[in-house]
Amino acid sequence: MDTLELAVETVVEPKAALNATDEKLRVTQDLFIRRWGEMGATWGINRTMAEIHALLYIMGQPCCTDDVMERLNISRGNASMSLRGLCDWGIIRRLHKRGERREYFESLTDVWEIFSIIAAERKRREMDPVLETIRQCQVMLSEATLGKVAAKRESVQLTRQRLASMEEFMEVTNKIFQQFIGNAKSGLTRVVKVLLKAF
Amino acid sequence: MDTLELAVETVVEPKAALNATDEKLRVTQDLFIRRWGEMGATWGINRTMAEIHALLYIMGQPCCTDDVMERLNISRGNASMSLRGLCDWGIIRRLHKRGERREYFESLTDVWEIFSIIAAERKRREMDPVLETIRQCQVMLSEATLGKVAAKRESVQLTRQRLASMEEFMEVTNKIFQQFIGNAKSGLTRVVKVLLKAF
DNA sequence: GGATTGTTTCAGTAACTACTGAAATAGGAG
DNA sequence: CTCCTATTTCAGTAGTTACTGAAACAATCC
Repeated sequence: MDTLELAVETVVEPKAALNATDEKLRVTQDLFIRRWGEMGATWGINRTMAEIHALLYIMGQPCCTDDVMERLNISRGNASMSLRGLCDWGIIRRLHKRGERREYFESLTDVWEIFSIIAAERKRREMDPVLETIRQCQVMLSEATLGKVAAKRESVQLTRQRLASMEEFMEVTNKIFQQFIGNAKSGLTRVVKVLLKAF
Repeated sequence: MDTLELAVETVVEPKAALNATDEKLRVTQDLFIRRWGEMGATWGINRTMAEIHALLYIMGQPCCTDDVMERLNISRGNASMSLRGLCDWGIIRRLHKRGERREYFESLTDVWEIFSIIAAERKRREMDPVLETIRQCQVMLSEATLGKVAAKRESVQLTRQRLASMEEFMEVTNKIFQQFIGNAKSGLTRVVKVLLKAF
């Protein structure tokens, strides 16, 4: 089965020209997909998941499991698990076509929305626990816990100071993330405009 | 050899109280180190490297290879490679102590500087190539390449539009990164202040 | 020079992650 | 209900990455 069959059918042009164009379109998309996959891999999303997302995003058309399997040359199991994973993240959606038995998937279209979903999740999973831990560490080294004399020791002071710097940094970063997340779609361009105007 | 020996010697307090405090300090630092390592792992830096960096940062004191090995329970080889890796990143520095044979390592102290170094490197390694690819893809689907008729096809138009959205997003993100990187240390708080004031 | 101390490299291996393919499951159609 | 098709699960495995420990190397001292 040809993945591009559908696209081919909807077009009204001489056959020869069409196939050449399809070929070029496919090559271009594949290039994008591959690069996107590589990037994903270094950002903690695995290559295949990133590639599937890239595929759905760049096609702009709903695809079913078999489309994905064939286009990326992966097994059914892998496709199924990765698609579910992407749905869990919330950056692709399931889609039932009327009268069709099988399920289709499509990517969110708004890039800002996609990234703010990812950012929100990563903040929650990775930054929040660290901030939590830093605060806990500070309590563990507070005067209340150690007593006045011990809390004054140079090594303790040093560690507390480092913890404080890191906390400040993470709080600010968190706030930036929050802006990013909170303003997605609607007003995100505001963040950007403000930033770019200021410099 | 006790890693905290040095710290113990510089303090003027009753022995018993000291040891208890040392113990608590160590436990606290270990907690921070572990969490930091976990975070690093999900951000593409491996756990051990992140832990070593956390150790050097939180101690605030230069440590030698043996200190690191003992404190984190890792092999000499691993310590050596990871320390070199961190030096390559530029977020820790080698340090020769006068009259000492072995080398010591210390972390940069400015958190903003640390993160802007990391951000710069990741932008260069991971975002720039993607932007490059997107532009290349757009050329591959341009009128000049495909011809007027083919370039007008719906599927081609759709892909081009998706590429354009992604490019816009990445360009803006890149600029934000650039700000982050360019203003580190000196004027970074400016970025932050502007952002926070605007909302 | 040799002895001593510290550092790097690297082959081998352990630990982990991603993937496959087949079997189990789900659910609509007749 | 059975049949058929689509989907999920999962045990086994391939592929990858991280780590160790020992050997090679480098540098300093006597």
